[in-house]
Amino acid sequence: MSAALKLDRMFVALADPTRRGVVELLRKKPHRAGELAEAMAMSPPAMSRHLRLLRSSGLVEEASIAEDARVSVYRLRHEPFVALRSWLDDVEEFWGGQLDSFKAHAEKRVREKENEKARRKS
Amino acid sequence: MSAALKLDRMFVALADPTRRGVVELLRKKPHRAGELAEAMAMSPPAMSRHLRLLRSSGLVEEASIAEDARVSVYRLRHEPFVALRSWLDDVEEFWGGQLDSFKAHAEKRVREKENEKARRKS
DNA sequence: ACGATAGTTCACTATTGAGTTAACTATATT
DNA sequence: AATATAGTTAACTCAATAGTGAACTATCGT
Repeated sequence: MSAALKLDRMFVALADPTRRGVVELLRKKPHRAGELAEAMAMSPPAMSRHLRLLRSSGLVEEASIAEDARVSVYRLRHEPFVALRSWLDDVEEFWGGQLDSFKAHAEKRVREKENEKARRKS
Repeated sequence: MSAALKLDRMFVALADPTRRGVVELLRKKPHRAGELAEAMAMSPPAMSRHLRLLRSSGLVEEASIAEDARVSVYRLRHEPFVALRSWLDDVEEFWGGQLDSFKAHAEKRVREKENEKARRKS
């Protein structure tokens, strides 16, 4: 079960509040290492270690920027989140009664998002 | 944001392989503390501490068994998993293009489960 | 009442993990 | 060429966590 191993590293990565914060920042847009260090009120070395862990857990990836070879941006990878969702699906089968409760949930979310979008347009 | 706090404790709880194993056992059916200790090849005190953490993180709850007041069973609570799913939904909005990718995913899962059920019946 | 059983709390050890500053590498700028 | 900038690695400290065995509490069976 290499999936279990990956999930393990993922949960470890997400267990730290700093790294969770980084994920929430990257959720909005890619950021540079220095920006993340500053945003998290933390020395560059400390952030560097967090980023290494996030990279090795597969949650984020580094992408170089053409202009300046010294800097690169970090951004989220989506594959691990898909894996996490699958695991969640499995766990939630525990509540067998509501087999498709997650389907209902998804539909509700989609409706919410569509309403939001409509609201923004007006 | 007390939600963030709860999520934090949840991720910490799930970051440990032993506790993840416990969750996967409880996913099938409620278990007693002793059973869990044995299943995870671990001394009762160690398991007791894990269970305390799982309880305080809200992932599991203890339910007493009428017959014998010494024993109780642990079982999953579903509310924290709902919270985790919500967080996942938020993060995955990052891939804005596939706004309802999770809806598609959910529908696929439901189809899979229905196929499984049908297969078992035959 | 006595011993066995289920589980937790206590005291302790060892490892892991996060943070710091200082030193280093590599690229940019002037 | 000299200096500044972006980021990582190195060496270290401190706190938190997981594990152990021993002692304790509460309940059950005889």
